[in-house]
Amino acid sequence: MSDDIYPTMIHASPPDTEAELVYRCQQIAGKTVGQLAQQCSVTVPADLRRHKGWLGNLLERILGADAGNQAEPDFVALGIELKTIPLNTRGEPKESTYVCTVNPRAVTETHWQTSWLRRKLSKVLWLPVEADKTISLQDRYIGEAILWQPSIQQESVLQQDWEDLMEIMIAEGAVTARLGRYLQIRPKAANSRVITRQIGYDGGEEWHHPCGFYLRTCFTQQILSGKACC
DNA sequence: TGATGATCATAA
DNA sequence: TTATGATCATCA
Repeated sequence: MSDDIYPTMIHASPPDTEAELVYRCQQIAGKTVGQLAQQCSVTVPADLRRHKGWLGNLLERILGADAGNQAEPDFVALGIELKTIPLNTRGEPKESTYVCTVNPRAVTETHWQTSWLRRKLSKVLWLPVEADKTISLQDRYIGEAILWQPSIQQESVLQQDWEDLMEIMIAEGAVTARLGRYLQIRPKAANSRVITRQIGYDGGEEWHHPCGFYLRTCFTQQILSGKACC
């Protein structure tokens, strides 16, 4: 129960406007993780192996996002989702980015326009962070934040991917991470043994591994660079 | 090396 | 238990 790793108190001033949010990001851009941690009186963990969500949670608090795990955007009032994005040595996204959990119950009834995924991605504040293993965590620099909304083109591709994936989910009950142009579905659970069972209305049973939507690196890369690449 | 599949921590 | 936050580890 040590609280020297995780900040104990909620941030004082949640942003009221996008401008204020962006301003806050500018304040932390160029700083190191160590500096930010000190600012919050927390200790930087030696590595992220056992603290994968630490940095994300820390930044949420610093920027005034509502902490916790509500199924709402980070900045509820603004409808903005905050995401850190790990950068490799070349300044490119290092890994695919988790978006949200796949809700198997909504597969058959939800449309793209009302999908949770689309809501999550309707407005995202991307916060690039150095994530090279050779850099110690506390020395990693925070990049310049990007307040992003999908372009018409981007959204249409996402919609296409989403619909394809949903179709396969329905048809086969499972998908592979290989599917999808920008979007992919991958396992998302404590471990591979975690399965949830649902009993349908007709009494039939369904098992499945919890999965989540991820954005491929080539997609996040084009967001960061501001142009299409692939 | 990069991408896929697996895994870790916390809060409600 | 399931949502959130992501990164790790392995295989091709």
